[in-house]
Amino acid sequence: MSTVRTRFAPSPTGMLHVGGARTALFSYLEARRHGGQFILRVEDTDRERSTDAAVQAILDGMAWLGLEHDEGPFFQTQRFDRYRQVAHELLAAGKAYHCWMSKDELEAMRADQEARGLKPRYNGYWRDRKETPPAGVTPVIRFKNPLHGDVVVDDRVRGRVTFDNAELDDLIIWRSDDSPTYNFGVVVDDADMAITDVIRGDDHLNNTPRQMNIYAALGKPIPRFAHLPMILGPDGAKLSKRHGAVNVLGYREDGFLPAALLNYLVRLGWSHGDQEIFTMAEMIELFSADEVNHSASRFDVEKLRWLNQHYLKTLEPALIAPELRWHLARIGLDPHSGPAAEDLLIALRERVHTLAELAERARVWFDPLTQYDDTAVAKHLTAAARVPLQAAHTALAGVSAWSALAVHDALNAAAQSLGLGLGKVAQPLRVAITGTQVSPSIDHTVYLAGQREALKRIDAALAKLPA
RNA sequence: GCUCCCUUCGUCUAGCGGUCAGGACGUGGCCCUCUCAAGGCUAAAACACGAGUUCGAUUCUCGUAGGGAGCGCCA
Repeated sequence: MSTVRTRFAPSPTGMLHVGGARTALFSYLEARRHGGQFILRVEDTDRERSTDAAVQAILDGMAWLGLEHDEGPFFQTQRFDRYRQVAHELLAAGKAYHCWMSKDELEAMRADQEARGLKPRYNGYWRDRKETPPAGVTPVIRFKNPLHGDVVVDDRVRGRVTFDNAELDDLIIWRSDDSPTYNFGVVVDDADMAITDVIRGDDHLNNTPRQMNIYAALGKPIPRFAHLPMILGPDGAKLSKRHGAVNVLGYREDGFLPAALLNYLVRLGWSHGDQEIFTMAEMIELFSADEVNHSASRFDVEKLRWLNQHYLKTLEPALIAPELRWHLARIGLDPHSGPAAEDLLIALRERVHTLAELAERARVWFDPLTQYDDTAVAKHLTAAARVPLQAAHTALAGVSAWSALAVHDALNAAAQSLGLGLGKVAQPLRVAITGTQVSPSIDHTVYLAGQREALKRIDAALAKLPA
């Protein structure tokens, strides 16, 4: 069997959204699983709506996710000569024809058809007509779709879907502005690039019979198709900005890890028994387009958040640290002036779901402590806190090699010698260090402050105590 | 309107004629505990509806209802 070749072919009219990302992921996995190639192609034939910024956004999104392509990116705008050549071959072979019907005429015809409850479509007026073309109209080129018979799509996810050629019309393959249309461009590209598996959103299922007819006219082998169900918003409506981030890079800004987003996406419409957690290696080994579900699924941020925390907790801190620094810098903290990103990760990863939250919670160890929570102070910075705080100060001042473990030992010893539970020492100390009642375990909370700053904050707290 | 597609807990899903309909997220409870979490245990929670096939349907067939997509000189 020839090698598997898949492609991801977004049109650069916006950002890389989660639906596109999943399509890309599935295509990527299918190629990797078979040791084949994954190709990136930018479908920018719509010169009106395509932008360079969108191209860059898609490239950046793919790079962030780590979905590396083996070939490309190819740009359709750079292949116009090829499309033109193929269109003219079709013309010469009598498999396509010029159509001089104006846009206005077309529109009037469609309006009339709709008024009569019919499916709006081209009536084939110029298909076999030999009359003199009207002056002042630049013709388009239409494909001669077969008039009769069925087209059967053997879809890898949908199964066997049959279309009646009588339902199809002669689609335009070449515009009057001298550019190719989508349905024509994809076929030429997929054929030229020897794509074996077309994996795309199911909004393309209805285009498939037309495309198959073009393959046939071209004498090219027809690839296998897999049409993926779409991803909806939490409310079941089409995913939009209203639902939060739709742009993949927006998830980065919200503090998600690529591993989490990828893992979440792979489980949308696909599963492997009861398994929820998949490494990239496992996805590649286990994924198959043949096992994809038929129905649309909703995007559930809560589950994504759970997965993200899972990866925060299990991935090597050193691996995540660079991404955390990116977030720290993003909220105005200098990643190199405060605690190490790795230490912050260890102390906070069980308490947050995203790196954005983590960075925000890390703020207390970067900025000077000026804000104290009133309730926390009232409850814990009482006269009774004097002795424990002083003991903590003494114990911490005596630590020679500053580490979370050393802090832990020092504090426990101090509490024990006072005959107090650790809570009696930890809570006042927690308020002293953070100004609040909530923080990571007391040893990490103190450790992250650094020895000098910790002692300084205890002194400040001691000064606030009632006499 | 026409064509095509879809339908299991709130959500993601397992199931492939006989199951107490399983797991996960979320939610409630309990345990653990220096706060908050994390973790462990536990509870509630689903086969859209109606026929048919069958000894037996969540599972197969057909309808109904409800959702979605397409019908562009957009992709």
